[in-house]
Amino acid sequence: MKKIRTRFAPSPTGYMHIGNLRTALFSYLIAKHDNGDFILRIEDTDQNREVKGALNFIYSVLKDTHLEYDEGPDKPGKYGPYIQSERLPIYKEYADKLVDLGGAHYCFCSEEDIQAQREAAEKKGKGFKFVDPCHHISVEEARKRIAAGEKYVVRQTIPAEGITSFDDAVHGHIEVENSTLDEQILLKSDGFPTYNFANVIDDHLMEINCVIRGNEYISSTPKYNLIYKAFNWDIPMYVHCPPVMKSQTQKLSKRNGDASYNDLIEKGYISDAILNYLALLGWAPEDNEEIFTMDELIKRFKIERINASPAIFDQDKLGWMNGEYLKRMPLEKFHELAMPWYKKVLTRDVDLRELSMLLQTRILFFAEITGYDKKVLNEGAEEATVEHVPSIVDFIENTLEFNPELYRHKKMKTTPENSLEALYWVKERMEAFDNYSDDEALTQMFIDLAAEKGVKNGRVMWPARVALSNKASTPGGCAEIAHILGKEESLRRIDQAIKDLQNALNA
RNA sequence: GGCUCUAUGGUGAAGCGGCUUAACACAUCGCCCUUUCACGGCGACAUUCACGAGUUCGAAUCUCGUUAGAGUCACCA
Repeated sequence: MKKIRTRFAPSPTGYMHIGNLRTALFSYLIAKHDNGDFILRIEDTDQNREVKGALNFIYSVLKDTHLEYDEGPDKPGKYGPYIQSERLPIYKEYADKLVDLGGAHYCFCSEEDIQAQREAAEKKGKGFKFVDPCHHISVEEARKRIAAGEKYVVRQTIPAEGITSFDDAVHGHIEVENSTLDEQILLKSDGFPTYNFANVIDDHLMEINCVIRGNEYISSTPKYNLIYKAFNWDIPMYVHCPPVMKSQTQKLSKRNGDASYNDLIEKGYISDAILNYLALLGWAPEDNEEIFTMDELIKRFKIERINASPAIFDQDKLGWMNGEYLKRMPLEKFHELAMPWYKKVLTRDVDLRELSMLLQTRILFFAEITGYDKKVLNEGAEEATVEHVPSIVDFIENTLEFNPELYRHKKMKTTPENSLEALYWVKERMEAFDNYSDDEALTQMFIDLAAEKGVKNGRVMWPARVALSNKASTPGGCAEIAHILGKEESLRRIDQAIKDLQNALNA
C-alpha cells in the first residue's frame, strides 16, 4: 500500500476552534498510526478574511500540542508551496483544463443577476437552484470574451442526471442524485479559487490520499468527486468527523464565545490533557483506558472506532482529565507551572512549595489559583450568565471577612463559644512553638494539645483553621496553613480572631 | 423547503443477531478514611437502547416508516 498522507488545512482566522483542533489531531493520528505523512496547508483563498498574525498563531498551537507536521509553509517539502494564495497560477491552469474536459464552464453572470433569480424564486415560495444561462456559451466564444477583458468565473458543470456516490470511513456508503447538486463557483472573478476547487486540486497534487475533515463537507463531497473523475484522478479515502457540540442542539462556536484552545490554555489547562480529552470526543479505544500519551494514541488510534454521532464537549470531564495530569506530574513540574499563577495573586512571603503540595491534588486547572469567570448556561435561558469563582488561595493574601458562624460545626462539636476557649489554648501553644516549616511537628503539636485538654482533635483544629483563614474550606488543614503563613502572620490572625470572637459574643 | 447525516443514562461511550438482568469513565448522591475541603476506598444511579412496524427461534444490534436534532444548498472555509 502507498504511504498514507493526511493534511490539516485551516484558514488563518486567528482562532483555534476545539472542533478544528480535534480534526487536526485525528488527521495526525491517522497518518502516524501508519507511519504516514501529516501535512499542514493554509487555506487563505478568501482575502477578506485575512487576519494578521494568524499564521504564526497556527504554527504555535501545532507546536505546543505536538502535532508535528512533515511538510508545511515553514517546513518545505516537494509539494509546495503550502499556502494557497501562493498557488494561484496552478488553480488557473487546472480550471482551464477542467473546462476542456467538460467538468466546468465559464460563467459571465453577475452576482446581481443571480440574486435576482433567487429573489424571484423565493417570492414564488420555491426552493432556489441556480440555472446558469452561460452553460450554452461555447468555450471558444467564452475565451474570446475573456480575452476581451470581460469579468468571469469558472463554474462547475454538473451532469443533469445520474447518481454520484462515495464511501466514507465513518458513515459508510453515501449516494446523492446529481440533480440536487449546485454548480458552484470554482474560480472567483478575482482569480482566486474557492475552497471547493482549491482543496481538490491541492489534495491531488500533494498526493493526499486520506481526507479527514468535518461533517459539514459531506454534502459537497460528491461535487469534489465529480472533479476528481473529470480529471481521471484517484479518489482519496474520506473520513468525515462528527461535529463537536456545546449542547444537543448547538455547535461549539466562536460567535457564542465558546472556549477555544487558547481560552483553555489561558485558564490553565495543560495542552496534553486537552489533546487527550479531544481524542476521546468521537473516538473510543478498544479497552477501558482513558489517559494516553501521544505515542499511545498513535498506536491505538483506528479509524473504524470513530463514532458517527455528534459529541458534546464536556467541561467537567476535561476538568477531571486535566486534574489527573496535574496529579501525575512530579511536584517540581507542578510547582514550576503554578508559579506564574501565584505571582498574579500572592505578594506575601509564604512557603509556595508547601502550597503547591497542597494544591496539586486539589485543583483541576490553574485558574483556580487566581479565580476566574465561569459561564453558566441555565436551563432554558438564552444568554449565559457569568459567575466569578473566587481564588482558592484568597485567604492567604487577604484577611477575609470574619463570620462567627463559621466556628459552628456539628461533627467537630464546635461553637463560637467553645472555639474562643480553644483559640486561647492554641495561641499559647503556637507562641511557644517554633518549627513552623515542619508539617508533622506542627500537626503533632495540635494533636498533643487536644489530648492534654481531653478533647477530640477537631475541637481545637477546626477553630484554629477557621481563625487562620476565615473560610469554611481551605486547601489543607490548620497545620498546613500555619506552615504556609509562618509564625508571625499565623499568630497575628489568631489574635485577630480572638478579638473578633470576643466582640461577637459580647454583642 | 430539497438533499445528506445522526439517534444507547445528565455527559463521553462500549456494544456489530444469542455470552447484556447494557461495560467503562465523568458528573451526581450515599458511606468509609480524616483537623475542613480534597485525595483515596466502597457503593447507588438506563428492567432498557427516540418511537412504531417488520425480518428472526431470538434484535440495542438487520429492514422500513415516524419523530427529533444537526449539516448543506455563498464569488466562506
